[in-house]
Amino acid sequence: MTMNQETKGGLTKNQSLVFETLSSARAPLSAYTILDKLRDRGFRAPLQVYRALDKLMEGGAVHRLESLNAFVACNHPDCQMRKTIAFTICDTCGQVEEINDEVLSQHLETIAKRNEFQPQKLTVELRGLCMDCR
Amino acid sequence: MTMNQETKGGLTKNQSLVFETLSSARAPLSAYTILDKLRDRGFRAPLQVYRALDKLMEGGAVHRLESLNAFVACNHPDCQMRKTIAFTICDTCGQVEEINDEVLSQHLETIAKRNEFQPQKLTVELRGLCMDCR
DNA sequence: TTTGTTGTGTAATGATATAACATATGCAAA
DNA sequence: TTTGCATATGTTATATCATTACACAACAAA
Repeated sequence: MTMNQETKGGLTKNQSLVFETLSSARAPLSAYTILDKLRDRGFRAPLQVYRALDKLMEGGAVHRLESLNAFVACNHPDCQMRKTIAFTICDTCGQVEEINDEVLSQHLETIAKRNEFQPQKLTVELRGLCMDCR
Repeated sequence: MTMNQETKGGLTKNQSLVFETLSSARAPLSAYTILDKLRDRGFRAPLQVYRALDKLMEGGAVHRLESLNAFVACNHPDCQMRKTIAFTICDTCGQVEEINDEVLSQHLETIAKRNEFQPQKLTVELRGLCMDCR
């Protein structure tokens, strides 16, 4: 077993750093905010962040929030839970909750069929106020 | 009845130009694409476009597609139809369809309640292939 | 050891959006 | 009428988000 560029989590050094940064944040972070937080650790360019984010999103460890142009760590412990289809996003405190709702999922599928549309990616984001902030 | 800065549609000159540009496009346009198309008509800066878009979106005449960072004209004739809550977006041809689905709407409301979340804005976008392109 | 794949480093550029400030226009209150 | 307000506009500069292009390094498979 060689020590290669991957850590035990299956992540490379840069990927781990980006993931840890997102995991310890209490709100979504932009790629440039992540970059700034990782300058001490040797990050110098946006691309280092975007590349790590791409891989993390591929594996489902990180989600992109389209309406914020920002990123969050998946909040499911082992990230085997890939069913997140929706997010609630508090505009005051930034808190993000992942929604896994089979009925919603089915209904979106139904809507697609009805429109003869073949969906490849879903974006469902509810922006507003969380329990604590309203 | 004085001739003021508003046209009969209740839109100002810039707003009308931006709306007409979007209406005659067969796919969503970015703000900068709109700007380029309107240079002949005197537009010189992004802000002219963004300001018009803001007003048009306020009135429901234009929708923003978060997953594209682009804009479409509302496809409901008189724009009294404000119930659009979802979009299908073809990644090949750019065609956008607006979805008005009461069941979906209700269900999103239910999900919000269940999470004690007070939604202020919804983003539901299905990216994929339209009937003609698949 | 050669070759292919993946990850990384760096600089430059492209694409999207807003801040700040100045001027103009229509309208209403005094 | 004139003053004042709200809204629209014009312009420059800047902030923010994301990718292209190219070079090199680490590892794995042949």
